[in-house]
Order: sequence, then structure tokens, then C-alpha cells
Amino acid sequence: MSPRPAPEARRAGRRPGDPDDTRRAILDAARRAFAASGFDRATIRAIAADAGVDPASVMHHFGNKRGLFVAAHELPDDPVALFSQIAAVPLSERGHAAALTYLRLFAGESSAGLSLLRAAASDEHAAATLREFIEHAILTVGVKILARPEQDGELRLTLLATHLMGIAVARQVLGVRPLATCDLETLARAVAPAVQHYIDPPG
Amino acid sequence: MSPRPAPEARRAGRRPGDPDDTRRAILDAARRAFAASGFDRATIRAIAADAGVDPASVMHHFGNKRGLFVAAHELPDDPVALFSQIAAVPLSERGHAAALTYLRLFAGESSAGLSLLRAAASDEHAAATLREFIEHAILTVGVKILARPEQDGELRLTLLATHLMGIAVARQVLGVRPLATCDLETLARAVAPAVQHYIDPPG
DNA sequence: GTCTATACAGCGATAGAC
DNA sequence: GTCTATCGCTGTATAGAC
Repeated sequence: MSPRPAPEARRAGRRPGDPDDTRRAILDAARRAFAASGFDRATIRAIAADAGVDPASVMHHFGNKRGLFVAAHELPDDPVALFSQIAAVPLSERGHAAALTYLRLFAGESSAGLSLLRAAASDEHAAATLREFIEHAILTVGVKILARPEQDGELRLTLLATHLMGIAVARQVLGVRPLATCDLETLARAVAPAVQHYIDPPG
Repeated sequence: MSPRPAPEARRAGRRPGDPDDTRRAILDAARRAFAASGFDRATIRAIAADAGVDPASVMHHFGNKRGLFVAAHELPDDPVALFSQIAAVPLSERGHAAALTYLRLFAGESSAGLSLLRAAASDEHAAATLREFIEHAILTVGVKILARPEQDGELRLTLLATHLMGIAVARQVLGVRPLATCDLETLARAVAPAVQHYIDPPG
């Protein structure tokens, strides 16, 4: 996260034009572009321009467009920590906490989640990455937030995740009101009961 | 829907090569292509090949790619009838009925809903069309299925719609299991309680 | 109305000088 | 490592013969 400590003993303070700064600038621009336009419409040229580098430099660092996409979507956050945080709050308030956490996964204009979601619509590789994240990370790690995981836990958790993904699509891809003009906190409060139902079904 | 009655008195039974058959064949192929690949990756050449016509013929009939897309997504079904059907069942069973109806909007490999949804990920025009459908058709017509429309009716109905849209995305775009391998009826039954909550909130 | 042929543009990717 | 120049491909769209 912070300007990483030198592996051995870095010669001096790094200056603009440093290789790592270039990589980071490209990756940031790539996330913005992929999130805004999807995989196909995002262009190497535009990403390079946004990052202030030459298009050929992008190819040099990441090989090809897919390599750039993959590099831009390596998960920076530990999903375990994410769900532990939900499990830490009392059972009766987990609906709200879960809603907020899931919504944040797709929020932000350079969100890797949103970028992945948008790209997945027309790109099978991106779809597979997101599918695996939902099937594995959300399921294997997420069950700890459920009241009774043994009762259809997998299905409940999947429906919970897809509910909030649907809201993210409506909010940030389609721009459906009143969702798009609603802050996350208010939204999370409105969805909380339905989410709570999946976490702790009354039956 | 059926092979439309002749406006005046059609000369004879229509044969392959008939202009209307050509149009229909192109539109069917277009829906399949757009639903499978999204707006960008679907190509005029492939659509023409699938329909068994010349690419130039497609351009002749629809002007350009966007014209074809728009023509392929003119809503064939009356949304009023759609929601009236839900409102007809008893209040306690509307969750299930609504879930099934909404899910069907996006089901099927040449579904206009799915096609529109996929295209919307990277195309602002498609996104606008779908957004308007949700904001207007679903909201203005759909409120009749709610128990108490005066209490946050707009928001509840939007969340209801986006919940099921999210499931459709997970099912048909991402292929998330167990959703993808689940029949609509079973799925509708699992979602029914949450949907029912939006239709008839206990509070 | 339907075809062949082609113009025109934008993309990813490569080669090679510096 | 970075840049210029360019290749090769694919796509939409058009012109004009039939």
C-alpha cells in the first residue's frame, strides 16, 4: 500500500519516471478504463494516455491487453478479513453490515469489482474470475456470517451476494433511480431486512 | 406473433425469400447474437451468416448496427398484462409469482431482456433503454402488486426488480452455481420470502 | 431488393532505433 | 526502458452492378 520499503537498500529517493510508479499509474488508469467501458471498449491507447505513458510501454510491461486486465484485477484485499468483520457484529445487525460490505465491493469508479462485473458481461475470462470469486471466496469464507449454515447455507449466501450485485448493477451500470442517487448507508438500511432474512431465516 | 394477416389480400402463401421472413430471420439472429456476446462483440457479418442473408442486406433493412439493435429490442409484450397477472394472485403468494415473472424476463437464450442487460454493461444507449424500462414500466405499472405502495413503494419495487436482475446476471451471465443449474421454479421458491418482504413488508 | 467489392477507421501487437 | 512507425486484422458502412 505505502511506497514499499526497498528490498536491499534503494539508492536514493525515487523520482517521477520510476518503473514502479509507471506500473502503478498504468494499473490505476486500466482499472478506471475497464470499469467505465468494459474490456472491449477500453483501449490500450486511451489507458496509456490517461497514465501519461506510451502505448508501447504498456505492452512492454504487461505483454498484452489480457495481461494488463488480469494484473489490474488481482485482489488486493483479503476476503477472510472482509467477512470476519461482518461476523464480528451481533447477529441481529449483520444484515446491515453485510449489505454495506458487499455494496462497497462494487462501489467506486475505479473499483476492481465493478470493472470485473462490467467486463464479465462480454468476456468469458472475466466472467470466470468473478464466478470463482463468488463461488469460492464468498461461499467458503462467507458461511461464518450465517446463523444456520447447514440449512441451504450455500444457496442463501449466493442469493445474498447476487441480490447486492444486482443493486450494484442497477446503481452503477444502469444508473437506475432512486438507487443511483442514494448513498450507500441509506441503501444498506433499506436492504438490510431482506439480507437479514438470508443470514437468519425465521423458519 | 402469428404469421400476420395480409393487410389487403396477400397474393399467395409466402415463400422463403419473402421480405418479412428475411427481416424476422435477421431479428432473431440479432437477438441471439446480442444476448450471447453483447453489443460490441456481436458482428453484422455473424448475424447475417446466422440468418442466412448477406451482411449488406442487414444494413439495407436496418440502416446501421444500432438500428438493428433497437429493432431487435422493441418490447413485444405488454408490461401491463405482465404485472396484472401477478396482482391477480393472492397477496401471500405474490412473492413467488413476482419472482417467477421477473426471472422469466431475462431467461432464454434469445431473451431481449438478457440481451439488453448484457449490452448495457458497455453501451450507454442499451443501459438507458433498460433503465427507462425499470424506472417507468416496472415502477408505474408494478406498484399495483404492492400491499402498501404509499410506504417507500418506489424503492421497494426497485429493490425487488434489481434483486431478481442480479440473480439473472449471476445465473446467465456469470454461470454461478448453484443458480445456473437450478430450474426457475425451484429458484423462485427460494427467493419468494425475500421478494414477499418487498411486496408486503411486515412493519 | 439483393449481391460483390471496397473504402475507411480503429484496434492490438511488433520491430527496431535510441 | 521508452519511443516512432507500421503491420495485419476486423469491423462498420457505402457504391454500384444486377
